[in-house]
Amino acid sequence: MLKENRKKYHHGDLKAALVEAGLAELEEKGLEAVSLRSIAARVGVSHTAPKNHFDGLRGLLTAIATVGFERHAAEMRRGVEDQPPGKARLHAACNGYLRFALAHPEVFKLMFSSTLCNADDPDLKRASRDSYTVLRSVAHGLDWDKADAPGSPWRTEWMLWSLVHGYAMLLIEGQIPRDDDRTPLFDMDGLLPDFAYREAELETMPPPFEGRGGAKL
Amino acid sequence: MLKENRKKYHHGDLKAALVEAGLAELEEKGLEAVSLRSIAARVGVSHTAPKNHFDGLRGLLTAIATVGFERHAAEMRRGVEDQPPGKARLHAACNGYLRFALAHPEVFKLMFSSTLCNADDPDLKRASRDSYTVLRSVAHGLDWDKADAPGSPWRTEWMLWSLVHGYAMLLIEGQIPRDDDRTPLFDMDGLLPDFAYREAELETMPPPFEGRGGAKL
DNA sequence: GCGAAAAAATTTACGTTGGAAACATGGAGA
DNA sequence: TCTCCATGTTTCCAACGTAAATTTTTTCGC
Repeated sequence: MLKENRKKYHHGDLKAALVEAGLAELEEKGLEAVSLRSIAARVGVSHTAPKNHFDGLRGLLTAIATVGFERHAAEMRRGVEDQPPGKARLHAACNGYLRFALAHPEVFKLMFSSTLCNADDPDLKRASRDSYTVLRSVAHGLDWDKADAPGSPWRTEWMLWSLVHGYAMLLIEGQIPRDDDRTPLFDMDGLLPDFAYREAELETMPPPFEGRGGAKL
Repeated sequence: MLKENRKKYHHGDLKAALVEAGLAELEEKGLEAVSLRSIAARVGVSHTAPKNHFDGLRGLLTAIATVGFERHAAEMRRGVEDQPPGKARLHAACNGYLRFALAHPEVFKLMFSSTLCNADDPDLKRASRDSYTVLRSVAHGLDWDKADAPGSPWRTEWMLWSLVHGYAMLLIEGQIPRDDDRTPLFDMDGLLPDFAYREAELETMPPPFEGRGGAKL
């Protein structure tokens, strides 16, 4: 009787419920319109209840972004395992990246907003790093030109990431049209260059992760 | 005596003053912290004075973003004219894109936020289109692979734009580290692939502009 | 079981925000 | 000069995030 049916004073798992409600509010009303009060109201608690579980609105948004990154990573991994290493995996991962961004644009924008989220949050860092790991793995061994040239060792990863992320952002913000019947380019297949891989590295693992190419996490 | 020295009831050019104050506030306090009231206060007028010149905060932000795009375009053009057509111009334009984004991150984020700005505003559309034109011109004739493959005729432009824009965004949001002494990659020279151009198209102009590859403006 | 302590949620209050409405001011043209 | 109207101001309002004090429930030692 503690569990169900009756309106309880203690919610039971308000923390998770708030994150879930936040994700829903975000998708319905958009990133700029979402408020602590509306999220709390959706769960049916007072607007100060979240204070017990999160460090203000910023903390709640951070938790929402964390879940976002987890689903983002899952969407990328979906299909990657089925493909053989190389271009097929690259496309699968990139299409997953784009698919998530277009399906959940408001969550996606939140995830990459360092002003709205607390970028120092350990959970957020872990989740975002895990998401980046997927991209990293499909970029490993990629033989883009200048790959052996002097410069950052993470150059290839950053090129691929920038390309996919930029395309997602420009599509989301309406800078590149989505609704134009002449150019229905809803996946990366048409955009990605015809990458080749260095065969020797294709089956190996990327070097140990140091946080998106050098940042001390 | 109408001009200077005395505190006038009518400001004279409040519209431009508000935009300028908005740009300053934006850079000082950041995109999320800026408010209509603080901008008005900086100019020394009441918080409802902007109403006579802009359609609410959204309208003011749109005007600010418009100026942002103008300066963004100017920063890209700076140096492009001096360079011969081809890779040199490409790098000059991309470096200008990145330079502006890193120098004015808050303005840059505003410019590409379709929720904060009124994307239908004619001035904003003109300014952003003009900015894109610079990128378009240096992408014209670019011989990325698959350039002749079926697909969108704007594919090359979008690839380049996505690459530069994504890199700028990831740097701004701190996803790619800027302060790492091992990887001081503050311009595009290290990131851009070693593009080749189709010589025949190098000296020609891009085809007539239709709005970022198909969007009906 | 019982009572104290802790956890979880509420109520109330405060300062700030963007917007609407009514009012005041002063410049420009009749 | 007189009037009109663009331009700012004052006042008010609802919604927001946060803080403090309070109430309710659960937990835990005995």
